[in-house]
Amino acid sequence: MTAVAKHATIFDVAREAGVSKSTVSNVIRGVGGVAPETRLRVQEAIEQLGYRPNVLARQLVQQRTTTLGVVVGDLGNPFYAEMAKQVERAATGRGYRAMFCNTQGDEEAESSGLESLMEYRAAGILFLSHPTDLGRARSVVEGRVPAVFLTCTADWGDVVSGDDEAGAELATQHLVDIGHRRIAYFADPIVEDAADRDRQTGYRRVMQRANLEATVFHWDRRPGELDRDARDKQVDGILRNRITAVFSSNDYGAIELLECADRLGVRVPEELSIVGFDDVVMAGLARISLTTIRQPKPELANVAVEIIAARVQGELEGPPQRKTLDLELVVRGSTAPPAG
Amino acid sequence: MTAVAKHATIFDVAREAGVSKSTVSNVIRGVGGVAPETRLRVQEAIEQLGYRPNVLARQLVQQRTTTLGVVVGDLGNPFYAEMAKQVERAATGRGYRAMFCNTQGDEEAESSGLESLMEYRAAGILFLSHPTDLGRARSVVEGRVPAVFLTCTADWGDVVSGDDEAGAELATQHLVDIGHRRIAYFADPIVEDAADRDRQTGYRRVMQRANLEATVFHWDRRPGELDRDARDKQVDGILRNRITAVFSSNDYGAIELLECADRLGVRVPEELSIVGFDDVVMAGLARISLTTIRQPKPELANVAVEIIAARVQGELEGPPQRKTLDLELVVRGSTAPPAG
DNA sequence: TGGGGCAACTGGAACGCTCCAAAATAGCAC
DNA sequence: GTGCTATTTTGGAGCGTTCCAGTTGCCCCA
Repeated sequence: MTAVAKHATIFDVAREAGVSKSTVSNVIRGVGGVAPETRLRVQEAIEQLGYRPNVLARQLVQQRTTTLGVVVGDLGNPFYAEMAKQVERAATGRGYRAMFCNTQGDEEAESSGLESLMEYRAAGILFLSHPTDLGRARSVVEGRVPAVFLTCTADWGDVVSGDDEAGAELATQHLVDIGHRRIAYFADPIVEDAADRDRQTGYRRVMQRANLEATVFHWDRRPGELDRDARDKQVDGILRNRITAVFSSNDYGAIELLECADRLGVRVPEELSIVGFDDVVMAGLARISLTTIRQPKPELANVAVEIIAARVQGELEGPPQRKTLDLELVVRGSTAPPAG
Repeated sequence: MTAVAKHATIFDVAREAGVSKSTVSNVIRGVGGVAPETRLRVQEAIEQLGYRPNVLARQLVQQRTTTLGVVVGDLGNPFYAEMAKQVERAATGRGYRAMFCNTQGDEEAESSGLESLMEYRAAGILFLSHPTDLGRARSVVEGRVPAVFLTCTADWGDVVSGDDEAGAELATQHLVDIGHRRIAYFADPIVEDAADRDRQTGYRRVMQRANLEATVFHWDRRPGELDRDARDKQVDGILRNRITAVFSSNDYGAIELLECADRLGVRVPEELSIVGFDDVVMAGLARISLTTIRQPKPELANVAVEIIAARVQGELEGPPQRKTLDLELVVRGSTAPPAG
């Protein structure tokens, strides 16, 4: 016993308006060659019946969809939530519909989600987070539909991201400029991917240029899996190292750091300066006030969707493109000159 | 010049395996009556060709989809982002695919998004935020596919939400219990909907029971449209009213309040206690430490999807259901006994 | 009066699948 | 062999569109 939704078909409209299905089709597609009064009659019939063309049937015959598959690691993470929203906006603006697939970092979920998107004949796939199993993702997608990596990287498919290296230089240089000498880099607490590497490279370059020693730390494990004490101990050890400033690979980690510092009684920014990366909404709260590198989220999403649309349309061909957008330093209250 | 994705069809598989399309269909649908070695041959052909059944074609002939339309006001808002994630999870777990539609509170976007979802023949519509134009939404959806209102209300369609009244009582009672007498209620800064009303009712009931005077405030306008000074002035005026505690209709507003207090030099919780509603991730940050009412997000999403699935399957019929889940008080650092 | 030309309209094939009724094959007892 | 049943396989209709190749009807001009 299935509840059948009653949707009028093009034939219902045709009957109601006393024309053939083809004429109705011409009206809804807005093609010419329909007499004005006929058009009107058809439109009235459509209105009357509450007719909505069946996208499935249309896309089946047209052999193309306007569905954009979006693979995202964690829709609940503020940065990805904001990006997802922007991607949805950009897609809708271009006549596409975004279909999200939240993987939660799970390989199985990622793979089955991706396959499902392919079954829906998504016109393209947009990776919003680094795929957990890049090879598997590749084998499912590559050669079938265009893929764009937004805010992450891969050796196949187009890549759109902020200029991670330059951004990291901005962040590190800021710390150097206000007088810090012992500056550490904290790697991404969640995944280690190309963005992380590039940010680290930028950090190292500035440190080298300033003739300072680079120090890179990794969280022991994923934050959720690590208890507070263990994390605090780790950070405590780091601080004993006489570090006065930390550049975190992203805001998520920076806020973790902030919380550790609070618990350890280390005052920010008096005793420890912290710079993040991404500029999530939280970073702007007065109580957090995190100095960070702003990602131009709407622009990133726009460019990514633009590229994928161009690929779908066949307007863009050839080898993977790499589009890099400029980043901006946002100075807030988590950085200050060192005490000494 | 359109880039055509090459997808194998059921006929390609049939030819490759030397059987008819029907047999292939039987294999992919897992129905019985296929000889083991035939099944194997077909599976190999599927593997070899990288065949994925076309969901559009299947759903067209089956006259039902597994697409769940989800209308959400702001995917970037942490509360909705978390809810969206949970809805996606719940839907996927039940074999549905969530299709999100971010309206940003715009009537036009909401209406066209809804119509688009109907064109995709969504099996049901889930409203994650109160529709901006409820009447229009109703005319597009009602009678065609089931609708569920999650975390919001309507006089048609099923409703799933936390027990807003009881939650508000919990929050207000907490303030009364720790000694507050002059407790104000701050209405939702964004939209005034049923949830807001119920929370206000719960607040009023506790105040009355405790023989205290109820005071309800509204933000002048949407936060984004109001400059800080105006907001601060408003809050300042309120505090001059000798209010010692505020219960905000949601965390968003509570955090706004917190920031105002910070700017005005009002210490929280010493001079002003604040309670929120929702328990967004931010509320748990040590620096925010907001006492709030926790919404059981995964459970809410599960129940909502369960109901909509039951409606779709025809297992649930009749008048709109109303499902209310229990809420829980989470005491953090933003509340304390009043100074006096 | 007979076409020619043009705009308006129409029927049919196709898209890739499901599902059913019917056909083919296999198995088995006589 | 034959007949009968059970298992396996198959062709065809149909889902709601698009799009193309016609067909129709009308006006105008020779």
